[in-house]
Amino acid sequence: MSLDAGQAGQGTPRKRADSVRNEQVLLAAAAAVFVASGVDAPVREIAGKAGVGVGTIYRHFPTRADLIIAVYRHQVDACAEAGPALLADTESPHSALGQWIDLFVEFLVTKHGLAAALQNDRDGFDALHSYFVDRLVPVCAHLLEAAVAAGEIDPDIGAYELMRGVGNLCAGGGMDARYDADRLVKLLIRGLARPALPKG
Amino acid sequence: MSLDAGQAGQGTPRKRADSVRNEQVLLAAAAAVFVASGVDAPVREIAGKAGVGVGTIYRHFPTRADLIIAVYRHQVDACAEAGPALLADTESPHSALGQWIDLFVEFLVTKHGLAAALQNDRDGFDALHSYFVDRLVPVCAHLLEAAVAAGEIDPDIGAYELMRGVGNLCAGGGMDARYDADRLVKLLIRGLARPALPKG
DNA sequence: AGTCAAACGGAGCAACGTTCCTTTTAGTAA
DNA sequence: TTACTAAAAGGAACGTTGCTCCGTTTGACT
Repeated sequence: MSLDAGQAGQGTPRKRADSVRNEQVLLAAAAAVFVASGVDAPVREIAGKAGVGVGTIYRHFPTRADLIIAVYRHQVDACAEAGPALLADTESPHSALGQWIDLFVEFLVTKHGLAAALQNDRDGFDALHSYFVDRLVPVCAHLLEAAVAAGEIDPDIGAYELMRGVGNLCAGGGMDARYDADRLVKLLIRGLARPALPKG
Repeated sequence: MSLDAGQAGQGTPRKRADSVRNEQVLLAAAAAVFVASGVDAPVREIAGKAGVGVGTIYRHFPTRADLIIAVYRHQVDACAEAGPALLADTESPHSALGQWIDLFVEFLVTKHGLAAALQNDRDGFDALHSYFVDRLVPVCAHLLEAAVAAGEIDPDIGAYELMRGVGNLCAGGGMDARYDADRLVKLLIRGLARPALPKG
């Protein structure tokens, strides 16, 4: 529980310059490799691209999940924050939910293998899984509750389950022209709607 | 294009006894290991369980996909054949489709990692993918067409896409009590239904 | 029995994740 | 400027995997 983050202390310097530099370099290299070869690219490839040894990667990011989280943290946060905004700006909560899910899908489908890694509870990926769950499920739950309160959907599904289902639909597929995750997700969201509900 | 399968020929014996025996042993061992450790259990584990060398596995089943297909062929065929039967026995084609998808889901969720392997186009798994697609997509297409013809659903989705979506929903999840693939699939099927279409 | 090709076994290779220990180096003090 | 030290780095090395390759075994037919 020390405050040793940053160089605030006046005693011994808590963080070396090369360390922070390497961390930045690693994040950039990982981001580049992830788009080129997917999130399960070999560790050595990332290390090579960053010009560091593999040990350096593991020191900064003990598990692959930590690295992935660090790379995508900003985008995940942006997605999470868009939820309440959407709910405030949109007439129908069900529509807001749909738009928010669209955002999530758009994020996922552009990251090779991210959705696949996400559904992988095993390995050391549970940290990744937990991060996404902790960050996004509450937002989804909020939208879901609003839609239920508005009587637009049945409360027969949980936020976790919905997010997970959407994630799964986005997994795989890759560059298969016959498979459009977005269309299936929209169908799923439609299936959520209360049957025969033109307006009330 | 020789007829050398079986021992029908009267010339040289086309198939050795130990070969056919080993093939049976391997299938049994693989089936056992698949339920215990999932479909991506190490090759050596299967070989060990069967009491043969790894070379023997690769001679009988050049790719892992071949082995998986051989193990589950019967069940996949049964599922495929159930399609027309269901359509004949059920009033509503949409209902028949739902029941058939249920069968498929039930099959998938009991096989650890099968659905995950299925959505993996890369690796050598395209043979597995192709087998399932070739065997089941036509059946699904048949049911889908019937439902469209009956005016129960919109023709805005292809059989391949639907099967793939269902498969993806069944992937992952594992033994997570919070995630029920079946419920999500049912929602998806419901989303397929024509929205508020009393008659035209 | 003798023959021989089919079938077998498993050592061996390459690629991967991960750890561990030696070497380098940034930051501080003399 | 030089000397010191702990943090950081680098990469060899280990265990595990999929898969191949070749010397050995063995079933089947003469």
